Amino acid sequence: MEYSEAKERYIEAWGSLGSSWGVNRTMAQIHALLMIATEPLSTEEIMEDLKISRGNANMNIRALLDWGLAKKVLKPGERKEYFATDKDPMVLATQVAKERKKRELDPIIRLLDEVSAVQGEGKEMQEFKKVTTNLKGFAKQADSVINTFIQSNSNWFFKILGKITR
Amino acid sequence: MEYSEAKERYIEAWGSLGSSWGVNRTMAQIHALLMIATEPLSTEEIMEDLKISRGNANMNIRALLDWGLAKKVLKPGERKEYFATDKDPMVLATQVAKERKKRELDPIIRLLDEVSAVQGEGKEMQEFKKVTTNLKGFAKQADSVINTFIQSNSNWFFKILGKITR
DNA sequence: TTTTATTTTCAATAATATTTGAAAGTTATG
DNA sequence: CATAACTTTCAAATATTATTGAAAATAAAA
Repeated sequence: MEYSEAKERYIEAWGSLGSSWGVNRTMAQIHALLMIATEPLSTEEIMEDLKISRGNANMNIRALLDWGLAKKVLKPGERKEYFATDKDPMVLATQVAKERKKRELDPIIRLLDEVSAVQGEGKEMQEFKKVTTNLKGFAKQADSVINTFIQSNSNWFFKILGKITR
Repeated sequence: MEYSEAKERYIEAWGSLGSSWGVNRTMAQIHALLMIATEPLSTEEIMEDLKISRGNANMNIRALLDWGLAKKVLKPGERKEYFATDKDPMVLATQVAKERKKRELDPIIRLLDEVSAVQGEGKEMQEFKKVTTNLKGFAKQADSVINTFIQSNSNWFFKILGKITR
């Protein structure tokens, strides 16, 4: 396979993977590009490589910064901003876990807390209470697992998992 | 909080959670409804409760069956089909893990296998090879963890995690 | 076989999400 | 301060995805 083809396929795949991970397509593609870049990239370079507009590039770079998946790099004597990402997959995983927990798990736990406290009689309501309480318990278990994963050195965490799953 | 309000909020939240988990909104809402139902529901009941069209209901019920998140229940002497879901959150998690692995992780591992095999010299290509190879290794680790989770009794798996994260 | 209940399909429509590009905003430099 | 380099914003245009509803398909019952 040609390098150019491999690169294209990799970027495209990363993009569609992103969409099923709560990250928009272009955002994931920019991330993919930063992963394989040998040095920090400017907005221009990203625009050119992915053939996207300036506005689009800017928006999605901001989103990556916001997710903690890219960082600004200033080259001495240059005014332009450059961007880079951490290349360690474990750092990526930790960061995504952290953000998604904040955006998804935390809110759903809060909601389940509220709705499972609903008062009243009736078969339907009893069932509702039971199910939402179960879900809440499960969500909290997941939360504590994720917290450990985020806080601790994730490699350590994975090593233990590795032993279990061997 | 009123039961009706709690129910609405729960269904709405489950729906938007679904969209960030690779499951479409309506599909997740139908699942939410089945979770709290005291007995299997018919297409009509689902349509009415969620105020959606027959076509929409049908399509998304099929998708739930396809994901293994709902099953058909036939009532003796009745022609109509009813649907139910497993109410154990752990079963839900296992099933989602299984399907998402199949739809996302497996394909990306195959792709990384291909593209990381690209041949040639040059700094850029070396970096590309290095990064994609790392990602592949990470993806395979994740794969084996998920496999254990799917195959084993997930409660057992979670209990061990619980001990680690205590 | 014909009727009737039920499910499925799918083209048209509606709703959402993304992208563009040019104008406005910002900030370093002479 | 004025200019130039660069970044951000956002309304309009496009693209993508979800939904409707009526017609077609299926299959049990008469």
